Amino acid sequence: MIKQRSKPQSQSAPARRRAASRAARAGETKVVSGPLPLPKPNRAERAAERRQAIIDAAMEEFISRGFAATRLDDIAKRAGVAKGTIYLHFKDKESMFEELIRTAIVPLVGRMQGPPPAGGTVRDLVEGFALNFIREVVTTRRGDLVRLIVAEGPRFPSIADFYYREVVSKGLSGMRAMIELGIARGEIKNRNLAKFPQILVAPAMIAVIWQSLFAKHAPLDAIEMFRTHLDLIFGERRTA
Amino acid sequence: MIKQRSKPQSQSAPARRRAASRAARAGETKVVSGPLPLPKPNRAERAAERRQAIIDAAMEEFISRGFAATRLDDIAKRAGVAKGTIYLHFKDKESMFEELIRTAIVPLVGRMQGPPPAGGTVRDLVEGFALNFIREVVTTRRGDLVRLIVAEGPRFPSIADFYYREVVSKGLSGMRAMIELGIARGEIKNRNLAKFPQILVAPAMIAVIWQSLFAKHAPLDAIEMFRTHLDLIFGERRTA
Amino acid sequence: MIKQRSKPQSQSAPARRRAASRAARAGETKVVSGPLPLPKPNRAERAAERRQAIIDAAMEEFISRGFAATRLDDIAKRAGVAKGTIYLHFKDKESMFEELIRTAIVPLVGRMQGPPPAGGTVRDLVEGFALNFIREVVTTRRGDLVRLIVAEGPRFPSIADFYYREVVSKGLSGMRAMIELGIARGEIKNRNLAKFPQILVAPAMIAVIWQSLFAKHAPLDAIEMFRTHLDLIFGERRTA
Amino acid sequence: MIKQRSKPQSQSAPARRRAASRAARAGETKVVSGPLPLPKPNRAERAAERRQAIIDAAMEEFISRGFAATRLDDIAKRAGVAKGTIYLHFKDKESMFEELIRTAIVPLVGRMQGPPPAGGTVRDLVEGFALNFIREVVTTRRGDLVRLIVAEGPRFPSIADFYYREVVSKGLSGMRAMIELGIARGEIKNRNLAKFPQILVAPAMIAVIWQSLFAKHAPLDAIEMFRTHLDLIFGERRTA
DNA sequence: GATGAATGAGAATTCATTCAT
DNA sequence: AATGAATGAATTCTCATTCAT
Repeated sequence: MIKQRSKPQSQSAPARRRAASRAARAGETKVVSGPLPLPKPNRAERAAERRQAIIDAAMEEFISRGFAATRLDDIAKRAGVAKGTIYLHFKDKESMFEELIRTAIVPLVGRMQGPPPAGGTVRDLVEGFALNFIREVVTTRRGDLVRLIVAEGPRFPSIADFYYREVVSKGLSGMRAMIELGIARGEIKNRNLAKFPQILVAPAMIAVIWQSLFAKHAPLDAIEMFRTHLDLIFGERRTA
Repeated sequence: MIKQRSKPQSQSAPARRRAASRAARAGETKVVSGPLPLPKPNRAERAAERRQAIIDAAMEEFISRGFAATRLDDIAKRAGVAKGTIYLHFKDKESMFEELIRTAIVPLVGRMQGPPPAGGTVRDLVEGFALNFIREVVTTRRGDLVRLIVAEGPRFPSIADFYYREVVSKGLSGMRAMIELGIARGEIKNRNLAKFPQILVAPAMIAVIWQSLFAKHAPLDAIEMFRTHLDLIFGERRTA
Repeated sequence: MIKQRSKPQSQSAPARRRAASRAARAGETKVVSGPLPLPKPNRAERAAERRQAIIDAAMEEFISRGFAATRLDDIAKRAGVAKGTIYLHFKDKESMFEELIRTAIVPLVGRMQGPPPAGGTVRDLVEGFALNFIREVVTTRRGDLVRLIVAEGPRFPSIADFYYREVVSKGLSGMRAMIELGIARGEIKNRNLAKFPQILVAPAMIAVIWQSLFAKHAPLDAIEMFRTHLDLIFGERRTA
Repeated sequence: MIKQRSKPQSQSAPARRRAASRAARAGETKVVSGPLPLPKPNRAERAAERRQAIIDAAMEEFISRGFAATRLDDIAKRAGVAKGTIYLHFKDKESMFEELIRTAIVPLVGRMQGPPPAGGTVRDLVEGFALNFIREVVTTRRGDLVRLIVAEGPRFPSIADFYYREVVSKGLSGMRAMIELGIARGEIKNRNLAKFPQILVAPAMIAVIWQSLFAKHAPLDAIEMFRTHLDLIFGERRTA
């Protein structure tokens, strides 16, 4: 059996959330008695919070069950809203999924652009990116997002397209630029590498997949693996 | 009368198949009047064929839709059998999926073991494997199978486990052995590579994923990519 | 689009009910313009009504077809709700059945406890009970319930257990107490009867079964039969 | 969960039966080398055996699961024949059930007619019958048959009719005759009893039901109960 | 805007019945 | 005659979506 159900609770999730929220707002108003009472969240703000809660919950559920096996009921429960509320924010399950993934991908790109190329070597630059990626993606929920895209991509071409356009092609262009810089500076010997920037990121992708599927069988030191990979590209490190 | 069944109205797909099959066999008997009548398939053989048809159809559907979104109805239709027939061969959808994947994985391993290490260099050896893998897996349905495992693995731990045990760990051991041979023979400089045989296969995995998701946006020459990767590991090729 | 739902074509039974209900309530609001508008049923009330409709329909169906042959579809149709609605109230067919029977048994016990032992003879007391039972159970749907329990008991041990605990053992204890009272007062001669209170109720049970199975072949005057039975126990009546 | 499945066995039931039967017959032919070889069962005989096996198996299954919940597959398995074989003997499940019950009812009547009224008292006569009934019916599978009829009767009016005609009305006539004899001989005081012969058998029926449903909660000494009942009718026994 | 009860199309699974061997 | 694989209608249960409150 794959699917599991939780038992009904006497108080519904939205009811619990409402109670908490009511208390919270009431509390705030009472406690903050200074000259600048925190503006109590207006309707639009609360709608935005709610929307965010739905997005977070949905992401969690989609990641752990995949698109088809995720139930809107569970998303609603997790987000602390009623099922109907989801439909105030999204047309249907499918567009919610697409929009979600799309929304989530953007920060992924952001993470990857990181700090501007400081004055170090190209290797340092690439290593910086990679460490960032491993810290921010491979070992977090965002890594599962990547796996989710791999999993559902063929059934959601628009997502695969978007991912290609926004992440893959941009990312590869960036990699290519760095490779070319490395070649120009003489740090990278192999000129063909610029034709296959995928090679540069391959171990990072492998690490993402490994985390989801095999981490429990054998842990993988993604950082050390990546450094070894860089050694192949840039030549052996001076023994650190 | 307690329950009533209605008679079938038109001719169902299986019915059509049966008719065709009957005709075919009748035809054979008539046509083949020589001394060696083709042995007409007996019941067991046809059951086996049928089972195979179900397996093929199911694999096709699971690959293109994923586990949850695949309908047994569609599998049955594609296999040309009635829905109930599936249950003569598999306990339920879930065990069908697991058994299927498991069965399909085995030849995957077979493919990878290929010819014994002939008298060439280690690089030739690895390259031979890789070309084989790219030809047999990356560019075929088997590649989609790998992607399917990545997609469904987290929800089917038994499959992920099996895949780890039968493919990943064996494959990596093989890779490690080859790397160590390369190190011993002086073909590979970087001794750390033996700790991360994943690096060796990473581009091949990337190629598998690329095929499913991005081939239509930008074709990827997996073979040339892999050769470039090998250049990083073994040192630049003499310009072929 | 991954899965598509088609729009409903005609007007379903529940739809018809809703329309009627809407009209009815609209009507009320219009018609009742006096100072005391009938409180229009709120959501909770209507849910309760609906639940009751399901219970009634299910009881009817289970009684006339038995557990296994009853279709939830028919229950839904009879209750005027959609199939899914049943699952808002009951976990599955089996627990619906068990819960139903259990719920229905309780009033059965209630009926049987009837008026407190007024100042008459023990025979009057027993006769009072019996008349009550015959009027309230033997000649009503509740009798069929008893037969249903007899029919399905072996396959629903929990029901048989519950019935034994709540009805049979309590009922027999009550009977035994009355028999002992009768013995003490000298109304009943046979002291062994207290060991077999079943004998006291046996004709009533027979009457229940007779109604379901043979009433159409030969009507049975349950009351007169029971009086005759009491004559055996208490001695002949003065010719009434 | 109500239904249970058994695991498939490597050798099918019919296959096992066939092997056994083959061995048996082969054995017989070899061992018995005397002048009068046992006539090996001919086709008709074996068909009859087979039919009987089906009947026995079906009865067992119907009794323990009821009509609707019984699977022909299970009957076939239990009988050691193929499913299709059942259809060589019975039109369909429903007529099999009806025919079965009908067939099984006849010996029930037979049992009840027992030995001719020997020279004892009417009470002895009745007691003889009752003991016979309790021994032959209440405490055996035949008792479950009676419960099965009670359970399925309403859905199989033809069975209820048949049962009424062949068992109930005959049985009650017999009882009435005995009661009248008892009245004529002065053994029975209550003249009304002849109008309700059901009273005479009521405790026996109760015992049947008790066995199926409540025996595990509280055993019931059917014989002693019946004797107590007879005491009510015929007057107290001399302390045996 | 929110809610969540209600809906009903859809999907998995079962099983009486058929029929080629 | 006997078999048992194959069938597909029927049935239970699920869940995305709607809509009255």
